[in-house]
Amino acid sequence: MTDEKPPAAGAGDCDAITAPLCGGARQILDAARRLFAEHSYEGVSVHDIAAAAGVSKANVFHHFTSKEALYLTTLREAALQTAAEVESLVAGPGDHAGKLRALAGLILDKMLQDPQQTRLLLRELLEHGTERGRELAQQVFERNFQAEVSLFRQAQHCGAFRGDVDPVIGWLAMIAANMTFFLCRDVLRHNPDFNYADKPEAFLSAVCDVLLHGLAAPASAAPGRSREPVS
Amino acid sequence: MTDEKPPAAGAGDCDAITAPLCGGARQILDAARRLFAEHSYEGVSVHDIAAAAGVSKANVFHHFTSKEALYLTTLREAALQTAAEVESLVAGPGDHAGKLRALAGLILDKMLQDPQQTRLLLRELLEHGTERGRELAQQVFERNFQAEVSLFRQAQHCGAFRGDVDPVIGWLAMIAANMTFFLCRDVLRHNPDFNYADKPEAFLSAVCDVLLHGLAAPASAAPGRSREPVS
DNA sequence: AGAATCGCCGACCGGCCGGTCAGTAAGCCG
DNA sequence: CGGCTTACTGACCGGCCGGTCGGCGATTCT
Repeated sequence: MTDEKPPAAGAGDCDAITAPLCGGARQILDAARRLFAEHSYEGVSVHDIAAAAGVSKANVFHHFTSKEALYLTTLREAALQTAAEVESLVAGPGDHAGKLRALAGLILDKMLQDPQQTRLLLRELLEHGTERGRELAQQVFERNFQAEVSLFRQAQHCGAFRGDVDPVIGWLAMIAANMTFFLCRDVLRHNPDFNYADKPEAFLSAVCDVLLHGLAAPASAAPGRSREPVS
Repeated sequence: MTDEKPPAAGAGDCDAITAPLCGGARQILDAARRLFAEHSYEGVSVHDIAAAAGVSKANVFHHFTSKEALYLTTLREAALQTAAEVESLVAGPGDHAGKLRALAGLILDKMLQDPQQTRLLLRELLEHGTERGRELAQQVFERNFQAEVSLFRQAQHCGAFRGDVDPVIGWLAMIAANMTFFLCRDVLRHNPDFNYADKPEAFLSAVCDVLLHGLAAPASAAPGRSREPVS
């Protein structure tokens, strides 16, 4: 079912992303994206969006058929991404341990580069109260999954990764650490033991080390007092 | 600032959890908890809660000073948990690898055992749009953190875990996998490659194996075609 | 020059929101 | 028995919600 306005002759219809948007519609979308990302669909009113965009509420409805149509447009824009960079990385040269580090870095960079986009899509995935936007976010998630997990499969196939571990588990552990860093960063910032809130690279380096080599001490390590971790 | 009703002589005041709640208040709280967990604070009206509890809206306000007070009461109840089980596990006997598996299992069991409680608290941590309830959830998070990370520190101290890895990283990788399983389970259920949606034990077993031993193939493994993973 | 179109908006709509008021019935106490 | 307290509710409140209507000025087209 479509909520989009049937396009009038010459009039911009902004629900579907087709023609370049006129200035007003762009402002509205940018404001909507910012507010929906921060406060969720229910936490934002059209009045809020209009005020943030510097236009009237009626103008919002001039460009978009409904609040929900506006929201779905912000999600469609957020979902306009490809897995091309991941695919290039996977297909490129390099050892698999290095590729894993690069992949984890790429994913977290993208998340931190556009937190609004990340938040919009993650919220749709994690909040299962409604179906709204869920399909869009799920398409992105699945597209990324295929590209990302192929690295784990390739590494296993080449013998670089263990053959007795499901590549999907490796993928999930990697993506879980990234998501948790992104989502919990502000909470963890208050934790004096968590020194990585402003050091995503250090965080990923440490996580990838654990994912590759595990926590268990090598069997050859002498029992007894361990060395203190490097800080 | 407190929104709670000053307690009238003999009258139940349900905002603060003190005296046992009368039947009506209990029904309201149970309905509130279910609806807030599923739809968030903004996505639920007092009308919805009253209807689900089988009482009038005015009765909700008879027992609770405001919608927000009701919400905070559901969060306080959700936050009434201790880290005693984790502390017992950490202090008990057993090798650390086994303890890690047991800890991860305990955490995921508790999440799956009361998904509403989990969702209420996680939402407060992950959605940073408001401060409401954030402090309550953060207290729970930090209390659990201290208990959980102590296992990683203990394992490292005993030489069972590597000395060159920050125990907080190990902890985060473990908790991240648990959170992601809990939050993304329904999304991942649609993924034919993810065989664990209904097998949390198998999932955790595989994740703990990776956390302990890593993904990298042992150096002694013959290069070339890897064995297929056991399905 | 006049008509048509476009981008925009103030005023307004009905409905829902959180919350209050004034009241009822039942139970308890002196 | 009368007064008080408690648990509860229908009706109602002002404000905000999503959304519409009728109109304006500028621009474009014939």
